[in-house]
Amino acid sequence: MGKSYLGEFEQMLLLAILRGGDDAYALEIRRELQEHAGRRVSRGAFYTTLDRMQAKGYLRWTTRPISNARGGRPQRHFQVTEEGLEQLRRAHRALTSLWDGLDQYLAQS
Amino acid sequence: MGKSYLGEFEQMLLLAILRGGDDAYALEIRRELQEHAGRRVSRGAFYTTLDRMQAKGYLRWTTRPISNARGGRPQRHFQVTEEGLEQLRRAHRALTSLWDGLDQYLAQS
DNA sequence: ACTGTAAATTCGACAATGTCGACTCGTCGG
DNA sequence: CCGACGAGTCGACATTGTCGAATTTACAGT
Repeated sequence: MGKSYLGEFEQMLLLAILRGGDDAYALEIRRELQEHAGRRVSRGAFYTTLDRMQAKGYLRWTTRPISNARGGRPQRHFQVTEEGLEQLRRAHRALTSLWDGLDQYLAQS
Repeated sequence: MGKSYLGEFEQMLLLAILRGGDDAYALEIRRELQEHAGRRVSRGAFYTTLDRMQAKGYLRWTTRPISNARGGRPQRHFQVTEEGLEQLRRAHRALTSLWDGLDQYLAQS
């Protein structure tokens, strides 16, 4: 193991956390993700990946007592670690480098 | 099945084929890939993925008798299909959309 | 306390992707 | 026919991605 790559979903998940900023808690992130990726994200896929990346040290979280919301458990607030950020940059660099010069294929609708 | 998205490696592989243009044959693509992605690509990983994507209709190939090269089998020349291109665009769109506004994290070198 | 209700998360089973490397094949020049 | 060499196969396995019903935690009322 060690330097394996960031999977597609992992990448997006990390990015969604960054976008969430301080409000990056589960449901918010999930919503962000579905919106941008344009696809459904099941609970299982979501939490499983979160745990795996925590284990790899790409993200961490802190629980906060729920403010004044209705019911429910305390929220976990996620943060991308420096290492996670590093991986994200790496993936971005690779993809950017590969796309470079292929704009012609990017065509649109 | 159907609408699963492109994995990280699949994405890069398709991109590498596009970069190869008319010369997109195995070793050339593999080289392109290693260079841009900055990682090793074993034969197995390479061909397995190629086959899987052909099965999904994202790419196709034609064999050409070797020109005047030294030895070896005829070369397979790969092409990304319109459908493969579509997937590529889709992945690109999602990632771009997620990165949008996060340039601050892209830091330097 | 007990209950209803709402949010957050777990769990086990599985499918899809990614990874290896030694071995086999096909073709050519000698 | 033989050796060299690029191309490609194969089986075994690790990692990632997917599901959704069931469970847990916590609050507001009663």
